[in-house]
Formats: sequence, structure tokens, C-alpha cells
Amino acid sequence: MSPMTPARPVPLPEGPQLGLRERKKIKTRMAIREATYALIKEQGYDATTIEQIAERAEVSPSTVFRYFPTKEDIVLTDEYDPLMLEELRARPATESWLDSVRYVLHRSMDALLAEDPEAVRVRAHLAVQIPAVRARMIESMSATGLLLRGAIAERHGLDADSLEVRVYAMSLVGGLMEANITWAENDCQDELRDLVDRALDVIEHGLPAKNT
Amino acid sequence: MSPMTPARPVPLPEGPQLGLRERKKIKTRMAIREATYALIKEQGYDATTIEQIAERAEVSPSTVFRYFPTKEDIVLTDEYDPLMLEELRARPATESWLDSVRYVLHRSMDALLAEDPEAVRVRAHLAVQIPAVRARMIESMSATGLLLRGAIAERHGLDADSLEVRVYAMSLVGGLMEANITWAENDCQDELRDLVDRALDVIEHGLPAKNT
DNA sequence: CCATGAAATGAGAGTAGCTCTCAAAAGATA
DNA sequence: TATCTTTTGAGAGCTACTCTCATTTCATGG
Repeated sequence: MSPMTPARPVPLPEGPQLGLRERKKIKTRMAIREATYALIKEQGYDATTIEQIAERAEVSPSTVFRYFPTKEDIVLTDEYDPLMLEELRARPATESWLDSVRYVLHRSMDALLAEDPEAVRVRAHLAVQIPAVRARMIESMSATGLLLRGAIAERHGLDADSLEVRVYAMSLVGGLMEANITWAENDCQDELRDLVDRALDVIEHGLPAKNT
Repeated sequence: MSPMTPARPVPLPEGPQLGLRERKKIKTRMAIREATYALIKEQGYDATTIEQIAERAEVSPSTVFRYFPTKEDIVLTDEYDPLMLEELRARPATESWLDSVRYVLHRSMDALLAEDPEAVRVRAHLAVQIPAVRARMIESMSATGLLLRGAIAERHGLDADSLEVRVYAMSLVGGLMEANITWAENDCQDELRDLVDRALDVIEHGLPAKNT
């Protein structure tokens, strides 16, 4: 889900049966992303302009905008929600809903952190520090909520467009997002896994009994 | 809370003991807002430029930006979260938490809809149609969540910065927001009050048993 | 009522994200 | 190789937003 799974460069999907054109596109996309991450690391987000990104990626500014609608999207675009959704749907119907969510989240977090932990952290920090990035990230929350609705409705035998399902999806996604932000604010020192588990507990059972 | 209480022009807080300067400032603020609403009604959001707004409000573009940091803020700024927070804190501790929330939300919705129903609807529609506005609105959600955390922590005897309280606040605010969006997508035909009630039920008890 | 200080305003220049158009370049197809 | 399609680059243009500085407008004490 978006709040938990920010973008990463696609691991070059199947090689040879793709035409030269498609392969080039993927390369360009990655080049732009990598240039962006590098520049942000050197100078910060705001100081990094599209022109600089284009230059380092060796494409024209126009091309940058063709690949990414906004500057924030270069950092954030997430292509994995649909995959997670499938995994969710594939979980046995006997499993409790939130357990399914927990399982799938664990799997994707592990995968992401194993593959490119640096990028995950950079993204998390940007989401905390740069309002525009955070805004865009939260926006993608809505999209994630929309996807989730299908799976939730299926599991619970409800209508995906009913207010109840909508509210439930959004409240789930909001809670998970906050866990992610907390993690970033703490400099990614805690185990994201644990934070997510605690978040799911709160969503399932409400607040715990008093203790400091 | 932000998702439910978009901005409205302040009802000219106390008159005479304010200096001429302060009174002028309030007037300018209102003039800018009203010009904006009028222009948006005539031409839509995107077609309305800051220059036009400035012209109709009879101020310079610089002044517009002095009063509102972004174009979206002209439409959305909400000064009422703190008030609702106080009301929340003032509810008896014996009342269940979500009942308090329900009560305060009811009161502010009634007040807002009574005072300027048109503006509330325009804002709701913009939040659905214009990505930038929605983004900004969702952003303010985080701020609202932050405020809420204090009240929640107080009531439940927990730490306001604990992950649990943070997650709970965000999940509450996310759910309420979705109710508001649903309302706007339905052209504000349903009773917002009812939607909010149903949303709170979902947040409290989870999804209802099967029915279509 | 006037002089002095402080705050608000307007004018203008500048930056950068983003859009659009059009012609040139590169890949696909036969 | 020739043709058709897709992708790219160049450049102009728009607008939100920032900064600076001179001017105006209000506040205050004598």
C-alpha cells in the first residue's frame, strides 16, 4: 500500500522479448530517478531543479515531464499497489482480514527494505520534510484506499462503494500512513515492522488501556 | 476538524476596540476570499488567476500572497480547529470518547451549514475535483490529527506522542474525511450528519455484518 | 495637530514548475 | 531501403510564488 511502499526502480522486467523502444524507456525512467536521488542527496530537494535533473540524466527537460507529471512523482511513484492487492485477494478467506493485511504488509516491507533500503529511507524523510512531497504522498493514499475497497468489499460481502467500506479503507490507510511517518520522524531507527503491527492493533482494537 | 469544517469568513470579531488597521486587514481578507469564490463560480478554479483575484478584490497581487500562502489556501483556510478542540476538551470525561467527537462534530456542522452552506458546498466540490485543493485539504488533515492527539491522550491517559495515539488520531481523521468526500461526490444530497454518524460507527465497531 | 516610527501596500523583477507546439531523430514494419 | 509511428528536443509561454524597495497608511507621544 502506498503509505508503506514508496517507489523503487522496477527491476528491469523481462529482457529480450521487449523491443528496443521499451527497453530504452525503462532505462530513461531509471536514469531520471537516479539522477534525482543523487542531486537531492547533494543539494536537497528544493535546490534541485528539473533542468539539473534533465542534464544529469542526459535527457531534455521536456522528457522529464513526459515521464513524470510532477517533480514529486519522480521521488514517489509507486507501481506496487496492484501487486499487493493481488496478494491480498489471494489470502485464504478463512484468515481474518487484518491478519491478511498484516501478512501482505510484512512481505512487501521486507522486499522493499531488502532491495533498496536507502531509497526507502530517503523517501520517508522527504515525506516528512517537504510539504509538497508529503501532500503528494498523502494524495496517493486516496488511490490506495480506492484499491483497497475492492478487496475489503469482497472479503466482507459488502458493497465496495458503500460509505462503510470507504470509511473503513481510509481509516486503515490513514493509520498505516501515520505509522510510516512516525518511523521517518524517528530517523528510521525503529523496526518498521513493529510499528505497523502496533498500528494494526490500534485499528483493530482501539486504544490500549492506560499506561504511559 | 478540518475534514468537516472548511473555512468560512470570520464573523468580524469584536468591532470597536480593534484599531483601524486590524479592521482593514479583516476586510481585505474577506474581499480576497469573496472575489475568489465569485471568480471560481464564473470560470472555474484553474481559469482563475491570482491577478484576476487581486483585481476584483482591489488589491495588488503581492497583497494576495501576503494574506494567503497559496491559491488553495484562499479557498480552504480553516481557523476553527482550535475552537472545536476546546469544545472537545470541555466535554465531560464520563462521556465516551467517540460520543464526544460525535457531539462536537454535530454542533460545528450545524453551525457551518447554517452560516454559509453555499461556501461549504463549493469547497467540498473543489476538494473532489481539483487535485491541488484536495491535496492541500488532506494536508490539513495531518495538522488536525496533531491537535486531536492532545485531546485523545488527555482522555485516555496516554502519551500524546505515542504511536498508538498518533495512529488512532489519523485513522479517525482519515475516516471522517472520507465521509466528507463521499458527501461531496454525491452532490451534497445526503445529510452530512448521517454520514458522519455512520463513519463514526465504522471507526468504533469495524465493518457491519454482511448485507448488500 | 503634527512629527516620528512602524506596519501594510504596490510595483517590478526574477525563479521554477509545468504545458503546448512543432520539427527532427530513432525504432518498427514490410 | 522506404514508409509509418513513436519518442525526443527545442523553445515559447503561462502562472504560482518569492524578494526587494520605495511609497503610502495607520499608530503614538508630545
